[in-house]
Amino acid sequence: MSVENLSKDLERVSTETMADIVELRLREFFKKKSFKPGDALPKEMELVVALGVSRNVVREALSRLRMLGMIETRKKRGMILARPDVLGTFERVLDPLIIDDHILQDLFELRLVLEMGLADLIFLRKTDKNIAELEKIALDETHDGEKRFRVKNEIAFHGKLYEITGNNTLKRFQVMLMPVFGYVTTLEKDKEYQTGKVDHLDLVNILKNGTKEDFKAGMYAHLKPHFDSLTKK
Amino acid sequence: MSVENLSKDLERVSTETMADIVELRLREFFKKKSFKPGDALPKEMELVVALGVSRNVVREALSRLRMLGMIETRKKRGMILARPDVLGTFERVLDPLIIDDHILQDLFELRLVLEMGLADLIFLRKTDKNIAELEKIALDETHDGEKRFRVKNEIAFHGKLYEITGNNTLKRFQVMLMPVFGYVTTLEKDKEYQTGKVDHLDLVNILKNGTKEDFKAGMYAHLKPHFDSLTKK
DNA sequence: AAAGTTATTATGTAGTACATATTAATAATG
DNA sequence: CATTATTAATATGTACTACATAATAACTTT
Repeated sequence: MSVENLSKDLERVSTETMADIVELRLREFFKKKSFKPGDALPKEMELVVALGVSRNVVREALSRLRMLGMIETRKKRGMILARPDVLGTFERVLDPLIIDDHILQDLFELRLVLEMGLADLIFLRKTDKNIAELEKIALDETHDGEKRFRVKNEIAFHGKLYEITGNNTLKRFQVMLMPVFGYVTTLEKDKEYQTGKVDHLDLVNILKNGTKEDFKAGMYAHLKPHFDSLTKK
Repeated sequence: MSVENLSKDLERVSTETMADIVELRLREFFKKKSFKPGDALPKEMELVVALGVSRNVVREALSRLRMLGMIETRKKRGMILARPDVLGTFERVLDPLIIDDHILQDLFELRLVLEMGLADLIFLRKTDKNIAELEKIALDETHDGEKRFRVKNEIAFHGKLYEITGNNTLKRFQVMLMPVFGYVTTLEKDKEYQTGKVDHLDLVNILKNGTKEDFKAGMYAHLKPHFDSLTKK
């Protein structure tokens, strides 16, 4: 019998620790009881008794949930369910150095997808004020050849585009993906840096006078060097 | 002196626990020492001594990092740095019931942005086989009026679109955002459900014969009811 | 030299003890 | 009587000890 077949019949021995289990149980418990943010949760010792584990284990699980922002604890007052910061947890693990290369590539593509998809929101929420600020950024750009300046320009300009969408979560997402983007582009530093046919000022002018479709085409042209680096897989 | 001014001058007393601090310190330590996945980390007791805190505190911090997949621990062998599952941590907190309404709205828009931005990747990586599978899904759709069938169709079809991009992270992202999407759409259930002018089969045909621009226009038309629900803010 | 046994080691779990902050209850004071 | 001080009670935060357990290393035995 081959190993593959064996592992289908023999379930893997659980390596879960008590803390893992308790963490899961607490999650299920909160959901089952349909606790809402602000609701008071049971005391530590009540959980200890109910779950039949040591306070140590319960505290490890609670510590995890606290890290995620799912619960808040105050001395004496006990614990309450809180609203987790969905992106905050993401930031914690988004270190290019410890993420798998395939995932990094995926995230790189994700960024491109986002930028291409922004157009509709941008056109919905752009204002003369917004565009003026964007134009200022484009005009202020240093045309020094040094890479770090180019990167700085890119961040400022594209960051502003995200801002115009009025979607703060999207904006934070972009900030988080920046290091990934920077990392991946440095990986291909041997290649000659090619800017797209359309630069930032061109995009501003399209925003002013052009149509949404013009903008989408312009953005693609601007990002074309990056799209060209993608493979069919 | 107003409270606002006061809080600018008087720094808020830190409510951080030792576990919070140790967690941060460990993060910095790993980065500073530029540990790579697979590298062995110091023993618990060594950390206890170095940090000058109880083993309890160290274990709470380690438990958090273990939850994120940043470290793995084996008895006797000690701990090693691991590759965290970037999306896994996201999933943990993405419960529509405990997320703030504004964030939900942001995520809803994020989903629209993603769908609109997929076109370039789809056209890069679509194959006859892919399109045939997509067409099958579109053809199999039950045209029952019931909402749950419509939702099922939507998930299957759009999920397949993500799949065609060949970007697994993107695909997982979509799966994670599904509940959010479902939740937000049910919020507007009082409205008459309007399907876009372009349906799934239309999109398939565009994929077969049309241009990328046709597809983008088609996708927008398909999602138009959702876009119409957006406000200028 | 190979196989079996024992010792060692690092993590996992349990339990006790006490510090500390915050609320609740009580007493003191005008 | 109302308000302030004081005290008590309580739940979390931290420290420490003890032992279980699994994986490895060291050591015997044949």
